[in-house]
Amino acid sequence: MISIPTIKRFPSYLRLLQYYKEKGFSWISATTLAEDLGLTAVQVRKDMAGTGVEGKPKVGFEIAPLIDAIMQNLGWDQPTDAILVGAGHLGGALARYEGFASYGLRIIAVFDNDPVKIGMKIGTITVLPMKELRQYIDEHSVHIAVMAVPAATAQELAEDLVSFGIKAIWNFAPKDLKLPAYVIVQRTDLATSFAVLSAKCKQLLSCGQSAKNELV
Amino acid sequence: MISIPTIKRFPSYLRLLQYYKEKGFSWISATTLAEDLGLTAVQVRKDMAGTGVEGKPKVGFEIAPLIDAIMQNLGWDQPTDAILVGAGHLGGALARYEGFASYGLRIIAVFDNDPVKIGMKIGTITVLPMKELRQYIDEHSVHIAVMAVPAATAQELAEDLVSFGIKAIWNFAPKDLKLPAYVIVQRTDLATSFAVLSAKCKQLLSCGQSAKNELV
DNA sequence: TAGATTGTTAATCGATTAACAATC
DNA sequence: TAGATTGTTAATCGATTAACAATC
Repeated sequence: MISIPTIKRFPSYLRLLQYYKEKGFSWISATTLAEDLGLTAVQVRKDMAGTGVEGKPKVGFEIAPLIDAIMQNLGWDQPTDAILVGAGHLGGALARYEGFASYGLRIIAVFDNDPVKIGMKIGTITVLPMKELRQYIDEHSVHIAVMAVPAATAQELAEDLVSFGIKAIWNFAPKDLKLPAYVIVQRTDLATSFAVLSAKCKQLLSCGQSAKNELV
Repeated sequence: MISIPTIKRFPSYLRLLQYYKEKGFSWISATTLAEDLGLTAVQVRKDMAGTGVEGKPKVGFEIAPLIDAIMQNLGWDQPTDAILVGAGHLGGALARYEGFASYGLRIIAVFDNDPVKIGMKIGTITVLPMKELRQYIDEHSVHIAVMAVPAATAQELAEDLVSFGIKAIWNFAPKDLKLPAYVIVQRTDLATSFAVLSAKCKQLLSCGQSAKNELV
């Protein structure tokens, strides 16, 4: 069982490994990875241990199997379908974001309740009305929903999604959802992220302390 | 000195306190806050202790002073100016995001190097060419930059920003920046966030384990 | 071989949680 | 007063780091 802090570092490893692979390298040491990411070599080795891939003393880790192992551990080796609710500015940006493909995430439909937006095309996807949510989720057996709606409507929407069969929610709304324990919720909360930045800025100002940035 | 985990919970407290305030309440107990956010009451009290606000046994905490104290601890009580670099879909969404106002964050300028975008209006802000970055930062004494650019250009841009006097970077590009320790860097990395969701989904599938969602 | 690097066990560090006295 | 709630000290838990043997 891999710890959450390790999971959070996986994408950074992945990007770096892909970069080195493209550069033509096929082996890399924990020391190098650590140096590039501002981590310690021990931590990198501990994280790598989680993937099941073994390194070779004096050489390091073979890049290709490491990439595969991390992808597999994250479940990114096979595509997962998700729906997106909310076709505002943020929702639109997420719907168009091509990077998701490399995480195995495919947004297969976008929903909104604004009549102006319904029927509009976002990239290749047509915006559907919210009243079709239940049927769509059912017919396409989607398990993951991305929420990019205003805070005020987030809780109610989340409850609806769960009742329609959604098992995991990626929530971009600035609202903490209260849902049954069996539902997986992951937040991407701009306020939380900015709070950390703000706090570090305040510290810097007050006590002249250096930043201590981490992959948080 | 308030810990980072506590800082990360502050925005959630803030939203909840504001909600209760609007509902007409002026006091609230740690028990209630904990219940609403899926935390323990002890943890809430510990976090509240960090703000300096004292509660009253049997009653709880007075909401208004608590809001003020948290805002102040985050430095959100006075407006901070920032520039945004990258006027793509995500950059556009961030530039238009009204929620920033409640964190004291004001995006005062947007930069891009795409000739098509330069001169365009995003909300009330006109997109400026990157070559004006240095002068703008200097003249407006901006210390914070928000980066919403492709991964490939992120490192170089970050180094430029630092050389132009930027002290803190909020990085939305899927790239880990390597910068001097005195620069504050905060990431909002979609890949990291989705990795946690993915890992939890995998766990659920494999061992039928319940979600264990936290305010991460 | 010598030395760089891995992998693991033990020590440290920090945050959460438990226990309980203090208080209105 | 009785009881709910606060605040603090100590215990627990988990992740990071240090130390060191194993290995190519």
